[in-house]
Amino acid sequence: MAYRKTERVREHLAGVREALLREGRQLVATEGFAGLQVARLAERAGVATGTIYGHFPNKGALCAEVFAVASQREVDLMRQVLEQPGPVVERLAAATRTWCERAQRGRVLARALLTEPVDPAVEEARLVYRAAYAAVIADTLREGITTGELPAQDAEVSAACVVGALAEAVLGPVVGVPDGASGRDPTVSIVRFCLAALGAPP
Amino acid sequence: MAYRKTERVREHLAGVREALLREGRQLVATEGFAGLQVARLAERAGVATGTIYGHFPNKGALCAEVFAVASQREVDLMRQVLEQPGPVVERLAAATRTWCERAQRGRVLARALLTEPVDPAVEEARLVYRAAYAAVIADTLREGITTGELPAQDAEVSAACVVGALAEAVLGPVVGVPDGASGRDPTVSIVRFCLAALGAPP
DNA sequence: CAAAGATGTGAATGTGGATTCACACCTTGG
DNA sequence: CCAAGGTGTGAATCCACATTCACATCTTTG
Repeated sequence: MAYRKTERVREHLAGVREALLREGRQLVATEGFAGLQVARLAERAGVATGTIYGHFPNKGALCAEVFAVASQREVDLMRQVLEQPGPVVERLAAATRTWCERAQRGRVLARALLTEPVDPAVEEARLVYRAAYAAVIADTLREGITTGELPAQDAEVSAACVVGALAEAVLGPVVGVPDGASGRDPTVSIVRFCLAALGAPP
Repeated sequence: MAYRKTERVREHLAGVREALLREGRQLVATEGFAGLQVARLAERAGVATGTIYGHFPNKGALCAEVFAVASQREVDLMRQVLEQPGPVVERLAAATRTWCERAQRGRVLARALLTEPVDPAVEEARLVYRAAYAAVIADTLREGITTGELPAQDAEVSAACVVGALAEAVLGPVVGVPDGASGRDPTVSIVRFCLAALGAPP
């Protein structure tokens, strides 16, 4: 046994893997998953196509991991906002507002994470992360219901509805970006919609 | 000029076209768009693959048309429910309830129309039909706002949110089919969510 | 019926990527 | 330095389909 991976090698490997994920995310953020092609990613990361297959068993797994990294970041952010101290209703308002703003800023990424057609492996991961979003919101709803800040309701269903409403409102065909000219900022309407739906006093 | 399409021929052609769309919809309803392959559809409809290209310029167009037929049916149904006489709030409740029930019954079709990854041509059509859904709902909202049955709000945004909430709640990862065991029917919660969101009195 | 034109056929071809793999090049421990 | 194993390379291969096309067949009109 003349060879055994040493720390240095392990680090180098980890570095390449990280570069792949980083460049992958970058690619997805600018062009969506459609832009995440093996050959292209390899070039961007400065390796040969074959190398990628030393780090991921196939493209689906690669995509799923790129997706997971990006999504986890969003879920964490939302949880962070929701765990701030203060009244439940205000926290929910802040969370929905944050979501709208992030989605509007990083439109392509948001679309990629939420609605862009993707390979089945990613679709599976997408369900997981949508559920994670909903779970984080549901936790806060339950808290509000317990303290009486919100009326009794099925927290899971309400949370899912909120996720859906946000996704459709911000990314769907109906509502565009805030329209400076008309002064109408959909964010305000969206936040109001969600709070009313949850039974927050107006 | 020894030949000119006669009525009988035109009818036959139309029949084949119709069969293709019908079988296409059937395929999509049972397996989603993934199941809609040219060779398979040809077999089902009893024609050769080449024949399909006499009716549609390419697969994208075929899919888009299958999609349009199926979607139009749903939009029409929703409009029909919303145009019934009666209080706006009740009509909205009926419409959301109908949607939930239809989606639960025809799960695969609903998923195909709303969220399944699809070819770009269909994606485009999808946006159009989502907008159509929203437009139908928005009309009713405006009516309710005018008559004072609903509080003032941005009808377009609210409608989009409702569409999103319905889609996510019924098809998303969180809420399953009605769970006979626990007796919890998500439909009721979903309808309540939407009505509350729109500001309908509880 | 014959000629002209449509339409139908399905095996062969094309296509856009992912995936492989024979080989070259490193890294390590002796 | 050597042998044993890792790791990197990228052109060649594979694949699942859509798409084409040379030919056969059917329809219509004179």
